[in-house]
Order: sequence, then structure tokens, then C-alpha cells
Amino acid sequence: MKDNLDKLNRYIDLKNLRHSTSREQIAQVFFETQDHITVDQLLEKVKVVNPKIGLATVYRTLNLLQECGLAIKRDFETGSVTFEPYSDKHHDHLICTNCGEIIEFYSKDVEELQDKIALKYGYELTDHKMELYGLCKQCK
Amino acid sequence: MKDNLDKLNRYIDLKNLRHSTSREQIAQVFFETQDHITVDQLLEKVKVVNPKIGLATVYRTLNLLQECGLAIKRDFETGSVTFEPYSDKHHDHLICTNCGEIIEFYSKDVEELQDKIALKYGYELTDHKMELYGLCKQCK
DNA sequence: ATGGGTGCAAAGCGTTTGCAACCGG
DNA sequence: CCGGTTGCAAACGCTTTGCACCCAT
Repeated sequence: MKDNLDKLNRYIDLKNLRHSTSREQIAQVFFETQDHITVDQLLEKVKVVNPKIGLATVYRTLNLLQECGLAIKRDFETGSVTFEPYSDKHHDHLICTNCGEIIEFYSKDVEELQDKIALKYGYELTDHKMELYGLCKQCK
Repeated sequence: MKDNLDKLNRYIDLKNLRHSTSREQIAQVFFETQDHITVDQLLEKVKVVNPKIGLATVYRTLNLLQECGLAIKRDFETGSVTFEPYSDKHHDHLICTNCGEIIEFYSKDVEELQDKIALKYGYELTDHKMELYGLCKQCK
């Protein structure tokens, strides 16, 4: 999304970093992805745009994106770590342990419940995560 | 706990494996731990009982324990993977991102809400995970 | 005696890093 | 030109594995 790219550029300015072509290309491709993407998948997509880019730069860019909150690392226990672009609305995940399908969902009730629990234990929440593992409609 | 050790022995018989001393020692030490423990911490504790045991065997034993559901791997984003012994009541976690404190809690509401969500999307749940990250009472 | 279990060291895997070349400001 | 950025390969940390020996059955 345009917004994300803007936010990245603002972060780059803030930290006095440089607006390099590779970084911008990687970020752009990453923001375009709908799904959760692995590092290798991202590299492959990026190579279409610019074959010279190496794995290390993809890692470095993803780390930068995580730093400024534009990429979220997800480690569903499906074997490999994935990343998803930031979106304003927090959401949680349903993961099919058979076919690997991932459904994102938002539940107001979950959010409220989390706050209630945090309050009970005197915690001030910064982040939270809920993952439901099971079999999807087709697989069960 | 005694129960867990029994369960392990039954699993070993079932799979026609052997009741080896090292394995039993590792399992025993592991079941005695209250907290979440890392592989290295477990090795250290085990070495007190039997200094000859190596890291590989600890890994192999933990994998066996996971296989039969007696150990649960937890990867809170605190840098290192930990394991906790199985206990009958499912619980979720509050993690302090500053001091690393981990509170286990059980919430009936969370369990019910999870089932409700699974139902809505046609999923049949096998497992779920809720992790709340933030600052604990002391750290905030 | 058979074949699983073990310790050790080597290999594996995903990720990070040191370096020299490169390039943006 | 200065110093961040890159690609490459080497290094890293954690985990698994190949092997020869050990031990439970």
C-alpha cells in the first residue's frame, strides 16, 4: 500500500538512513503481498523485479520493516516463519494443521477479553496473539 | 510428577522402545521443573544427576516427550525456546516484555470464545494459543 | 545377540555479519 | 566524499544426524 511506503520513508528520514533502490523494491513487493510470505518466497518475487538482490538484503529489509512496525513476523508451527504487512486492524489467526490454510479474523470479544485479563493481572498490554489450530471445513 | 512418568513409560512400551536410564533421568528432572525451561537449563540440571549425559540426548528426549504430549514447546519472543511439562488444564500466558516474567492463567471465557470462533469458520480445533505481551505490575 | 540408545563431533538450516565494492545525499 | 547499503561468503546459534560403542531386553 501507498500508506505503508510513506510510513517507511518517514522512518528512513527519521533515522537518517538512505532511500536505496533495493530496499524500496523489496518493501514495495512485500506490501503488495496479500498473504503471509516466507523470506524465500519474498526473495523470489523480488528477483523478478531486480535479479541482483540477495537474500541478506531481504533479511535486512524485513528487520527494518519489523522495527518500524510495518512487518509482523508470524511463526505458526507449519515449518517456516512468515511475514505479513502491517494493517491497522489487529487480527488473529485460524490455522489448518492439515492443508496450511490461514484465516485471519477479528473479534471484538477477543480484544475486550484480553484487556480484561491484562487488567486482572496488572499488566499493561503492548501486543497480543491468539492462534487457533485445527482442521478447516474441507480437511475435517 | 508420577503421573507423567507413568504415561511416558506406557508410551515407551507402546512403541517398543527401551527404558533407558538417561532418558528416565532427563524426564524426571524435566517433570520436576515448575517453570518454563530452556534446553540448556535442562541439560545443566540433568548433569547434576548424571554428568555423562549430552545435549543431543536431551534434545532427543524432549522430542519424544513432545511426541507423546508430555512436553509443550513454547516460543515466546524472548530469545530462546522453552519447554513446559504437560498439565491437564490448558492455560494461556501473560509475558512481560521487560523482565521476562511469565504468568500462566486459565480463562473459561477464552476457551468458550475460541470454540465460538472456530465454529463460525467451520474449524475443528485441536489446539490453541493465546499470548499477551506487555509490562507486568512492577515493570510498568 | 539384536537392535534401540548414547555421546561425540560433524552436518544442517535459517539468520546474521564482516568485508570490499557500491551508491545516495 | 562520507558513511550507509549491498552481495557474497563465512560465521553463527540452535537442532539434528551419522557413527561407533553401549546397554536393555
